[in-house]
This record gives sequence, structure tokens and C-alpha cells, in this order.
Amino acid sequence: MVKTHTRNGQRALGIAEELRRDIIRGDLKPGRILRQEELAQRFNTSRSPIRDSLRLLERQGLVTMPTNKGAEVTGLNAEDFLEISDMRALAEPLALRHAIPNLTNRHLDMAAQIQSEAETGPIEQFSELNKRFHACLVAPCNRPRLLAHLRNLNDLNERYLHFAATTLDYVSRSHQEHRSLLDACLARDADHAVKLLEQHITQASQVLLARISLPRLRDTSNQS
Amino acid sequence: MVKTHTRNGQRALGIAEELRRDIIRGDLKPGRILRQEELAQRFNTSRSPIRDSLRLLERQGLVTMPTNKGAEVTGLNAEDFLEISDMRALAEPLALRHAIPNLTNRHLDMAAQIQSEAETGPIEQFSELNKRFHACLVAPCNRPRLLAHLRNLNDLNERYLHFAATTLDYVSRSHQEHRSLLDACLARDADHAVKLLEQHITQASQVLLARISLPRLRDTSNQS
DNA sequence: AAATTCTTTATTGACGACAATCTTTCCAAA
DNA sequence: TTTGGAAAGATTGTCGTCAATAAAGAATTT
Repeated sequence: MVKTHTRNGQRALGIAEELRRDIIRGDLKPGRILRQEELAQRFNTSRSPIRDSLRLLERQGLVTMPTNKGAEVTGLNAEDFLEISDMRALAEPLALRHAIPNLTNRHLDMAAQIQSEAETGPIEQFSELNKRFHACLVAPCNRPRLLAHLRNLNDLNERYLHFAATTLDYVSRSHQEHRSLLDACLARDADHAVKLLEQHITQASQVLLARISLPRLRDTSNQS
Repeated sequence: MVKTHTRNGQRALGIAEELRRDIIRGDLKPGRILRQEELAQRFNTSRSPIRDSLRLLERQGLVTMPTNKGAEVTGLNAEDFLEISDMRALAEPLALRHAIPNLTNRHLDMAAQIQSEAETGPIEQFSELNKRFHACLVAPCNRPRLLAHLRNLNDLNERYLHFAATTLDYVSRSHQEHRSLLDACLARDADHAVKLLEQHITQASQVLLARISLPRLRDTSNQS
């Protein structure tokens, strides 16, 4: 829609960012086929940067790119959500454990502010603010590969949250758990914080799993 | 060197595979700058498939691609190895736990055969056979994202092993632990197998860490 | 002589065009 | 009517070229 950066050099990054948001928000539904030419038109560019940005999305698992067949937006299903949750439940506590010694007040203030926004703001923003809250706490863990892995997982998780949790009372429960987690971090109680975080993730997956199982999650229309 | 597939269609995959091997084996040393034109010449192709294959390698963390500055082979260092080992120590037991119920005798026979090859074959093949052994055990876990994640980690781990463990008595210890792990899998003792695997990974990281710390791991020559 | 600026060179990012591949449509035969 | 195959259309993969950017070297000034 809006050209994010007119500046040359690495246009693909901006394009991928916008497409990612569209997929996470559900504007681009699962099963939707993305034509390179169509996207090139939308972003006022040629197919080269489009190809690059699609590769980035493929790397995140948001689209698949079969040879000669166009990019398809990945489907949503319960097994996938469970898999992502299991991986988060392992990786995020590990990151938090290494982050806590480096957590400054600035980090915690920012996390608290994000959490306040999430509690008072409109529910449409919940999934994104939830992601930023989690990202903020693990940011200073000093493990670049682990952080990149978590960014991936939390992007995918945000997509499921946006789909499944926008009207759910799960939200208030999440707020409480975030507050408890913040308290433990403020006290620099690593063991407790890690434990809370792990429970927070696994319980969320159990609660949301049922909601994700039933509805039709595939879009067969492919309307442009 | 040798054109892997002359057949058209997705040349980038074959190219990336060969470059990956070169990096893991150490033929392309850390810090080496890969010029697109140079690679295009080597593989008798244009720069387009080269760009695609470099993106694949970037996705695996084997090269970095700063804008307008060429692709650089990622460096080796102790912190990175520790990070990878920590992630493996979490993810691989999880995969094994889900794989064990689906482990057929065919899987276990193959794992045993790979292990035999590793014990009798030349030490140059140790790191690769080690990777294949681990991959074989977790293969039927039915978690595509987790498996892709582990493929990444085990490729990176293979690179460090190839660098650090080819002359080490660590190898014989690894063989013993692999045998114990195989026994536990044969008995379908999930708890025990998972525990053995986790110890196997964490202990390996501790043993190898010292060896990786000291030597100069960067190549400043950049000779073509 | 050292440092700074300017010029030259080399390399990547992007573009438009062509060939290979896949999908769809249409027609004929059973 | 259904099935099979061939032709037409659409889409991607790849290529050669041009502009933008970074690196290297030369010239100038202090």
C-alpha cells in the first residue's frame, strides 16, 4: 500500500515487513496464492525485490514456495500451533534466564509500559503488544541466534493469537500472568521467573488449542 | 566444481548444498568474502541463482549478507558454539520424545548402521555421520518446524565438530554415548533416552568448548 | 610525512526480457 | 457424459545490462 522506504538499497526488507504484517493480521489468508507480478505492481517495483522478500517470509515459515508454482500463505492448524508453543516453552525460558542478569530498569520500565498499553488499549492490538512484551524481556540475553529463533516463533504465535484470542477471556488471564512475570523479573528471581514464563506459554497453548481446532482455517476463494 | 544437477529448475538448491558442504568442511574459511560474480563463474551460471543460494545460506547462519558488501562466511567462536549447544540440548530431546513412539525397527537399524560406519570409518567422516545419526533418531517425530530447526542446528554443530573434534579422544566417548542412547531407544524407554541425549549434548559442549576457545579462527587472507 | 578529500574502480541491487515449466482450456474419442 | 491429450495461456526461473553504493587509490593540503 504505502511505500515504506523510498530510499534505495534493500527494498526487500520493507516489503517483507509489510507482507508479514498483512499475513499476521489475516488480511492475507491461509491458502492465498501470492503472484510475484501482482506484488511487484502493488509495491511499484520489479519482481527481483519481491522474490527476495518472499524468500524472507519463507524463511519465517509464513509462506511456502514450491518451484514454478507461486508462493502460498501457510495454513493455520492446531498441530502447528502446538508445535510452536512447545518450542517457545523451551526456548523462551532459556533466553529469559540469560537475560535476567542483564535486565536494566530501562528494560523493565518498557515492558511495564507495553503491558499497560495492552491492558488499556483496544483488543485488536493485544497480539502485537503481547509479542513486544515477550521480546522486551528476553532482549538482553546476549544470544543472537536464540533471539532470532524466538522472533520467528513469536511472529508465528502472534498470528495464531490474532486469529484466536481477540475475543477471548484468555486475554485477562494473560495480563495477570504477565504482571506476575514482571514482578519476578523486578525481584531478579530467575528461577521463579523462568518457571512462570514456561507455565504461561504451556497453559496458553492448552487454552487456545481447542479454539483453534474447529473453525475453517483455509481460504479457498483466492480473490485478488 | 562439479555441476550437481544440469537439469534446470531450482539450480540454487544444488549450489547452496555444495557451498554448505564447503563451509562445513572448512574449505571456505570464516571471514572469507564470497563474490557473486566469482561464484557465478564457478557454477557456470548467472548471479541470480547465486543470490538465491546465498540467501539460503544466510538463513542457516552460515554467511552474513551486509548490504552492498558481499557475503561473508560466518566466524567460529566459543560463544556461538555454546549457544548452539544450549539450543540443541533443549530441542533435540523434545524431538526424540515425540519420535520414540513412532520409531520403527527400520529407523533403529539405520541408526545402528550409521553408528557402525562412524566407529570403523575414517575420522574425517565422523562429524557428518554424527549428524546423520542424530537426524535419524528424531526423524519420525512428526514436527516439521522442529525438524527444520534441528537440521539448522546440527549443520552448524557439524561445522564446529569438523573443526574441533577430528583428532580428539572425545570421539570414542561419543561412540559410547551413542550406543547407550541406541539401547534406550530400542527399549522404547523414552525418559531414559531423552535424559541420555540431553547429557550427551551438554557434556559435549563442555568438553569441546575449551578446544574451540584458543586457536585463531579467522582467516584474513581472503585468497581466491 | 600524515591526514583529508577527490577520483577511479569494483561490486552489489534492481530492471526488463526471454526461455522453461506449470496450469487451464478445448476438443476429440470412447 | 466422461476421459484423454494437445494447444494456449500464465507464471516462474534465469539472463544480460544499468544505476547506486562501497572500497581502493591518487592527489592535495597542512
